[in-house]
Amino acid sequence: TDTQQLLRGRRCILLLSWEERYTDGSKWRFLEHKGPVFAPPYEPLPDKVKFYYDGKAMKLSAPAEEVATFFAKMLEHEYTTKDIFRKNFFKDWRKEMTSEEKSKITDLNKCNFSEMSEYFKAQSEARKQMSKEEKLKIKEENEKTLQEYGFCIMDNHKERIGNFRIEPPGLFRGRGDHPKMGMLKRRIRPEDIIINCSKDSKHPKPPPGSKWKEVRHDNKVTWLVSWTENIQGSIKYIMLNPSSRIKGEKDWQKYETARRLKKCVDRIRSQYRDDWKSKEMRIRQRAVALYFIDKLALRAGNEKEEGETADTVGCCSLRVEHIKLYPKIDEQEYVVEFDFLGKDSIRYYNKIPVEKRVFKNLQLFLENKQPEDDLFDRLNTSILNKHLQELMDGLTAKVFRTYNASITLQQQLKELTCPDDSIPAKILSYNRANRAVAILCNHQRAPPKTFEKSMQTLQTKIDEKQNQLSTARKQLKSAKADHKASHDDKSKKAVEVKRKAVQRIEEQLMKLQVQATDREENKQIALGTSKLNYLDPRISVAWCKKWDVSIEKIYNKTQREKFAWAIDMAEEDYEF
DNA sequence: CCCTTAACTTAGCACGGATTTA
DNA sequence: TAAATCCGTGCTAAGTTAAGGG
Repeated sequence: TDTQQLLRGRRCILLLSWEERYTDGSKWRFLEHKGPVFAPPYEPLPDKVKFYYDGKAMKLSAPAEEVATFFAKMLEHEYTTKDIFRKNFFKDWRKEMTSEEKSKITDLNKCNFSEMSEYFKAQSEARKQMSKEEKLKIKEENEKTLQEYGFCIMDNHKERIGNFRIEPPGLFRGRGDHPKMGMLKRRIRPEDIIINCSKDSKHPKPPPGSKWKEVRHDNKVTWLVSWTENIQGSIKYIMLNPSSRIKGEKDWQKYETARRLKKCVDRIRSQYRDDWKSKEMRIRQRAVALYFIDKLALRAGNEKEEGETADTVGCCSLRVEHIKLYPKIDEQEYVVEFDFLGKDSIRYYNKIPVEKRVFKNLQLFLENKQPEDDLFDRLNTSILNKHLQELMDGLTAKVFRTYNASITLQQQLKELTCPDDSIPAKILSYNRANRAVAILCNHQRAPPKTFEKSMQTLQTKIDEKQNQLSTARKQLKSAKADHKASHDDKSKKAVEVKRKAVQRIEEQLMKLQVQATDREENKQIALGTSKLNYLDPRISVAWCKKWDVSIEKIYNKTQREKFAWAIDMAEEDYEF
């Protein structure tokens, strides 16, 4: 299979582990690639598609028109009705207008983009209606681009590149309540691009008539291409695909660090419990924060610049307004209620009892503070990580998330897997173990738009199957009666046929029921993130081997490529 | 030490092709 | 065969962390 093929190439390299590979911090010796694929140039609208200002048709200059089309394409979305979005958009749009346009177009509310919007809708409809041949042609062209730009040579291997296309221009849409939503994300030109490759490689050529910003040869980093984005001023990179050696080794290393934490986590826990009693406030805060990070799998929580991003927090940046303390509630003592927006503005809500000492400390931290004050005013991620580094080499806040996620999966798999279960039932157990981790890490998703409906159709199927089953059972019964009466070969065969049918239908029914349970439990939970980023894949591989579940049931093709190192490495007795 | 920035990981969602169902 | 649904994939935003400079 493809996975095995990949492995044969990989095995020898993996055996030379990351530790012994390069001691000088260099990431590669040779790197050759073709550079990025740029966004297609803007194609002006046909003349018949009109933009109206204040009810009157108006022909826009190409730059202004392009930005207008970005807005028109988003018209269906709720956020084009938001004040901040509209304000930011309009401000940036005006920058692209000619002075004449600028003097005319002064109010976004008087702009009518609906013809543009209709035009794009029709276009996407037409794309769907394309003939097989046309679609095939496009597919082939994409494949050609992939073959040409989608791979590079790193050291002695041809590797897949992750994102070889430059992000096209458009309107920035941050997550949550982002102050910059609607701003214009400008087009990236070759002059914005820094190329990284080895000196002795064939350098990528800039498009005719253009130049790269810079070509450098830095083998201390893994990226091939970078540019600076204009919304936050941050750098974007083109890097290798997760299946690449360089990413795989890093991933492996991450899980090895988490396993080292496993060995000393008891010591660290007893230390932070001691620190709850420290006479120094900063140490108490550090210890309580670490307890949250460990127990609740919270993120570190860097400070963020106000007005630059959505207002979200992690552990160290929690504010007074994000927690409530209940000395006693619902039969439980010392309950803390968390309610805040975390990464991607996903809400974290949890109400949990904590140890008395933690509770008392929290009360102390809250004294004389306003809701918008920091809960841990003597702590930040840098202080915390420096402390962690002293406790264990390579230990940082996020290692706790990896460790707790992986150890939870392993534990849950042990607890939930029943040896006698059928394969679908075992997979349900696996998904439930995965789900426990996703809940711990607060990996949520919006319930699919068609969730209720799809549950209903599944239920209908189950009902039908149940009817089928009772019919089949009746038929089996009467076949048995026939056989009893006649004792001939023909009726004996009929009994067997009916028995088989009942068995088959029972299996189908069970599968459907398992599917329904799985889907229902998964309504608002996203399993993918933990599977891809937090769970040591060797745990899953070992589980599959142990219970004779084929790996394809757990990992799809992409995931198998990413985790090739683990599939190759882990035996059924692997322990995280 | 504090602040900034570079580099890299982690994150949810939209989209569209594949698969299933009517 | 078309419509409905599922599922993988690409996209790119949003985190974490280490390092460097004043």
